[in-house]
Amino acid sequence: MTDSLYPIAKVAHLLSLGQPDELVLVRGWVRTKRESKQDFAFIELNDGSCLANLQVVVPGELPGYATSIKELSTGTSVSFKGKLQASQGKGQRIELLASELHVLGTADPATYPLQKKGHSFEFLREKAHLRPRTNTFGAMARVRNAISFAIHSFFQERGFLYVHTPIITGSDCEGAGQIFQVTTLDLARLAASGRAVDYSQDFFGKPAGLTVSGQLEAEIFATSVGDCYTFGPTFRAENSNTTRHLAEFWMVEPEMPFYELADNMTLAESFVKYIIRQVMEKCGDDLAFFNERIEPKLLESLNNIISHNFIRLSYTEAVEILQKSGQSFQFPVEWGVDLQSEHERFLTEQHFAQPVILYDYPRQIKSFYMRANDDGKTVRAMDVLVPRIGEIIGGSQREERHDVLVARMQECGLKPEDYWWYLELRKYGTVPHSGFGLGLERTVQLITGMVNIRDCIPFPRTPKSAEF
RNA sequence: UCCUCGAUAGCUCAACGGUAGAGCGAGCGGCUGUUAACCGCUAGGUUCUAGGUUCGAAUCCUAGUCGAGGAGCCA
Repeated sequence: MTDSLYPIAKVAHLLSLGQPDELVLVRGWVRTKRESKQDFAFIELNDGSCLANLQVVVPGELPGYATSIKELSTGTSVSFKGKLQASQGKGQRIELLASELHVLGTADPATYPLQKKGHSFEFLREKAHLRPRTNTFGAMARVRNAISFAIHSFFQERGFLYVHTPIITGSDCEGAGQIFQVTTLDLARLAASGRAVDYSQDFFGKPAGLTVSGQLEAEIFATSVGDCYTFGPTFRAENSNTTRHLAEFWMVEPEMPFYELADNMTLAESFVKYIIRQVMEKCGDDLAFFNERIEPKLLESLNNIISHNFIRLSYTEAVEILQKSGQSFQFPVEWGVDLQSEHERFLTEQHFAQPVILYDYPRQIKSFYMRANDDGKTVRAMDVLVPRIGEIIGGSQREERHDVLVARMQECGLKPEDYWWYLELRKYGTVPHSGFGLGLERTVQLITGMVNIRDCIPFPRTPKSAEF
């Protein structure tokens, strides 16, 4: 059906730049059809290149009109040749007057699951193979793409190296949550035999699992080739059933030598703002859609984020604010306990109504690798909290002093010999360094206003759910 | 994992322990440069599963499965 007279065009291109009398070939899927029995029909054609549809006018005199128009129900794939013309109707600048149509694949309206009208997100999660054909999930896919691109360009513009850290990692070395085990052992036979598992017989000769973080490996490169970042899938086998946790998610983890905590916070703030600005620039229509249909204050809150400095607040100051707030919290606040969701929400949504960076947390509630402060009580950790989502970034300055790190590991019940290579980074040419992790899906949540993180990734993996 | 709520037509939901309905979607017809089009008619049900109570269960009880919201874990 290709034809040099009719150049192939994307709907996004035609809607923004198409001119009357241009001949084009467009291909996509029918969203809706409005029929005028004798005369002609309007087809709303979507090809995913943008949120909007191209209105195609199919005249009644087209050969085979009666049969082919009947097939053009919602979900049908079709290609049209025709001529652009200024639209007589309201709602679109330009439309296509079809001169030829080919139905590529029909979609039986009696069984096609997607209707013209909206569906609940719960229903659409069961149709993950078709939901990208809806406005919301098409928009989500484009925004997610723009965020991913912005992540790379932010770091590439600053000379960071993109480092690929392993997906499969050896043993229980990371301590950041439950790991998914990776094995080639025949579990059914093992269970039947009643024998103990002998990991020396396993593929790697020892227990292995899916990564929960690329941080430790990123530190290897930060302390050799300089500023770097990882960006890839991450796995947590926690039995988490919330709107902001996934068993498989994507995480960005920059790691920078010579950065102290304040530098880390500055980078994190620039990073979040950069991503939002990029998406606003590239996906304006999609964000307008989310603002209209999903979260009415979305654009207002995104503008608020990019136009103010993030509040920087020590954990100790935060505790004081919460204690003096007069709020009745379900969980009382006292120095030394981790802050609850309700506390974080109070700070970001009510007290400041802005993103907040909390830092210098009590050492007993944070990880072994975070650098100890001189007060003996706190470590140089920082969390970036945003309204509605909560923690979007968690990071720290890393402990670079060999003896302090060893002592801290022992205090946390970890065996230093398991981390021999991590410790050698401190033994040979150690430097102060810092880094953080940003959850991609939570960023999608923040920027789209989508309530549930399961709707911010194409194929969500959660407990009891991995159909697609 | 804990707490709470839910599961009925393709979808979203009603139905006091007593004949399972509506709106939307779909099919058919009408009307119309329409645009979440509109108007009329028609079809469509193992009420999540397994037990139990009862003359009688969508409805009450028990267990389970799945889903949602909140909490924890965190990105």
